[in-house]
Amino acid sequence: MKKEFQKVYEAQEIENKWYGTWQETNIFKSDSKSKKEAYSILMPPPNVTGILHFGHVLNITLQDLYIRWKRMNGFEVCWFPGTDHAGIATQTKVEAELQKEKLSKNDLGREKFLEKVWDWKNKYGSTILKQMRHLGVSCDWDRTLFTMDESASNAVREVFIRLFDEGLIYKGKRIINWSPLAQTALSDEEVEFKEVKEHLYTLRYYFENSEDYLKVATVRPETIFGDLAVAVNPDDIRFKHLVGKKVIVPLANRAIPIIADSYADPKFGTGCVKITPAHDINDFEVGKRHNLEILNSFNPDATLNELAGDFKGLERFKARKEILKKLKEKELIEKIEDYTHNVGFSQRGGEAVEPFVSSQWFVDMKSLAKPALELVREGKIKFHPAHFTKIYEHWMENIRDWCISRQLWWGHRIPVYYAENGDFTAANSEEEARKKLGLDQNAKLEQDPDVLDTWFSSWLWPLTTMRWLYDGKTENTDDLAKFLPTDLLVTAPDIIFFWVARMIMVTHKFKNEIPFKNVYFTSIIRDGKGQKLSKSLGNSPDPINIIDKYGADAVRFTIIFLAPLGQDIRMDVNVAEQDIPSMEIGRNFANKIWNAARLVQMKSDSIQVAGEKKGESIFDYSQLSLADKWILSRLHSTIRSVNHSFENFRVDEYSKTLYDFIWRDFCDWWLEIFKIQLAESESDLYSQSLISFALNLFDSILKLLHPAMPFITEEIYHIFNSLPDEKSISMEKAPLLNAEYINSEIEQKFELFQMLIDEIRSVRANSNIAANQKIPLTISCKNTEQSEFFNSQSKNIQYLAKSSELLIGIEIEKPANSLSSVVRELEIFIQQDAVDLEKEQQRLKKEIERLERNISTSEGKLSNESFVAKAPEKVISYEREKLASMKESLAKLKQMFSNL
RNA sequence: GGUCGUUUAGCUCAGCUGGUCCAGAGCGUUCGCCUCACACGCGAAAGGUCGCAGGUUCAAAUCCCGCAACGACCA
Repeated sequence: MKKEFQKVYEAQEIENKWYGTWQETNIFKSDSKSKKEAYSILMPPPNVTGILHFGHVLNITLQDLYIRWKRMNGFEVCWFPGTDHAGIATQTKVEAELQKEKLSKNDLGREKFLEKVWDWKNKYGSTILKQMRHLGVSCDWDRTLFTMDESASNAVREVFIRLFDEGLIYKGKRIINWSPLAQTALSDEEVEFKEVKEHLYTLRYYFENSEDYLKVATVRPETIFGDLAVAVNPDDIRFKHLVGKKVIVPLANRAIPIIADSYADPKFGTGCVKITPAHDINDFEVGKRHNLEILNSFNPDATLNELAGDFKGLERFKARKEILKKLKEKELIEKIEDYTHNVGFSQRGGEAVEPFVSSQWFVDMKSLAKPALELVREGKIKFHPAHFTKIYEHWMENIRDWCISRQLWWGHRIPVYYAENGDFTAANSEEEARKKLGLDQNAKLEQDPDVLDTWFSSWLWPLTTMRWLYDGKTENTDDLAKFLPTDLLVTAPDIIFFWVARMIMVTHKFKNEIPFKNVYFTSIIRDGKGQKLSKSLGNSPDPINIIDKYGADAVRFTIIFLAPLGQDIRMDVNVAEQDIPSMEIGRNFANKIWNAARLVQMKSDSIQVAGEKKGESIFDYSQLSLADKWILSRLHSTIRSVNHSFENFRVDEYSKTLYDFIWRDFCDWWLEIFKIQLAESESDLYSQSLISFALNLFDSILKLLHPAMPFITEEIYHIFNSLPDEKSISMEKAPLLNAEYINSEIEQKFELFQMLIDEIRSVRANSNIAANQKIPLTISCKNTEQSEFFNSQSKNIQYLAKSSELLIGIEIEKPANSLSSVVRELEIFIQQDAVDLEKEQQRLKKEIERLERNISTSEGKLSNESFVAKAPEKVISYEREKLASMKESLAKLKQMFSNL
């Protein structure tokens, strides 16, 4: 059955059909044994609890763009998809489900609870991957990896053991970032600092047995029960003499020493700062320097503990209120000031993080960071935009150890076993642990209850996706040999430390290889007010609704059209209507292409030559019209530009180049002339060849555009070529650049032709000549060459300028009753029954003034001796020609003006 | 506080190694068109002292210095 073009392109139906077909035919699978050169991309694994947001849309589109482009350029491409297990998020989600049945995870116990989590994962875990299919992603789904899969888990465990054995993983009692909500430790990277308006309270710390007191400023009065000292600056003469004396902690009634430490800033607050080693990172450091103990006055859920006396059990912020009430009662508050400072919040839970002293596992990062830093510095791995290199360097140079233990159940359990005597080691099994610890077969062991940070499995992504250590020991696989290093990583800049840096470290450490050659940091998508689109702000429509409304092609195209490298994207969004109006850019463009294809198809259907095969042009280059040569020149310039844009990660440039070429050059000009050439054709053979030429052009257009708009290009490609479903444009070769077709002389000639048409149209519109009214037209040229050229274009001029009679010659007198104009020394006369004199005067005058202005600037330049002496010859001669041409045009215009 | 980025038409942004740029596009606005591919369209037009101030240069939106505003990251 022959496929047909509808008047308006309906994306949804076509997109659903094609994605289904692509999956059935499994055309995106990749072969690690292929002889073709490899091109690979690791998909940043979305959170298994995640749903698609616009960050993903951009990210996934960019990757698919490169994957499809490289596939069409003859590479064996492999795009590795997957998801991560998102320890905190997933556990929280399942706990919330349990809560509905009034159950807690402790009611179930560890094993039963984990079964529930797996159930949840199996049911909902692939939601986001399914959503991505709406976008048309061409990854190899057969390779989908989940960070908790057995193969990945084996690698995670083995890496832990190796790092442990090497001493790069250690256990330490430290002050860490604690999430009271999830009740687990967090890494430094999981804490986001935000400015918060609070108060600075100056409290009275009385000296022992005295009426005198020290004024101590704090923003967290609820931590006083953990106070162990008051610090003053050793150089602060106000307090020097007090060092060593003791003061009483308000409400706690404990005596603590005054110590001298440069951490106390004399200019801040009162110059005296209370030291609470268990509840503040800086205080912890001060405490270490002064051999203070650690006095923890909080419970893990951030309520106060028994040290707080009457305040025991109160939540920290509630406790602050109550404590302040009591302090006020007892007149222990000196003053309260407004105070703005930065507070750390849990990236996941959003609650304020509590500094907490506990035993945790850490990775010693310094030795891992050093070579990883070099790889980027030396340019072995390139960041786009390049300025991320500095951010990376800064972090790497100031790297801190990575807290990898989490007090959760969902995740990779830490493979450390403790013997009854307190010895411990990391091992693959209890048996192995006993061996390593020198214990006998029956010795009792206990495994560490904690799990690893999710990123501890994500950092192995370049390796686990390629099945490294899938069984815990296999070092080399076909995938690693073929696809590592990968070519491109596309990721949001906010995970540069979490993920990008760590992948570089671990891949170098264990494979002595880079994980990827290029890293593309994507834009952040913001709403009209400049706020980041986010679920919590409620300012983001569901991308699926937007895709349904505009089509995936339109969304893909629009988003890369609007996404400059290294800058954020701003879009007006309407959440209530679930709309992003700027998506019309892509939708309208798709419709334009659709209709252009429809035109070509209609023309093709109307001319059937027996025995002629469509798609085969019988044209010689020499037989082509000016317009045909011009569009070929433009096409190949476009191919060159597209290649260049891809190489330089300028996807916005790629989309703009194609948009302009297709819409402006191809549709506005060439297709219009194509219609004229067909209408004026005297032989079916010529018409047939011309249609073949058009189909060939279209073929290139479709292939160039396919990476951005896979669905519509596939559909049109199939209609034009009457292909069976199992064929795909994505398996075809991208158009090759043939620079011989790029001809600046042809382009300049055509531009002059365009200027003439534009000028006539402008005069017509200005003089209120009805759009459909055909007018007698005279074009007066300055020489035979020009006149011959325009005569060769006379049919095109007649059609495009809507002219009835057309006279082209040299130095022709102005016909009576005509409008006149000059463009590039060409005189144009449009005959009219009634000429509005005043309007005509105004129009000519405006043009004369414009030219006079430009002539005087040009003359100014040329009369400047230094300009003539120092500027390059090319610039000077261009300026001279321009001036001469403008002067001639001006003379003609003046003549016209006086002839009115 | 430090580092980096941004500032061009009402809005969103191009403008790459300084000159072919009297500064461009899309949206919006105004005018005219349902012209037999497309009104998700066609044709035309209005709209900008390129953030401010200095400098380099024959020549600056473009290079350099300073300032301001906004934003990001780090502390």
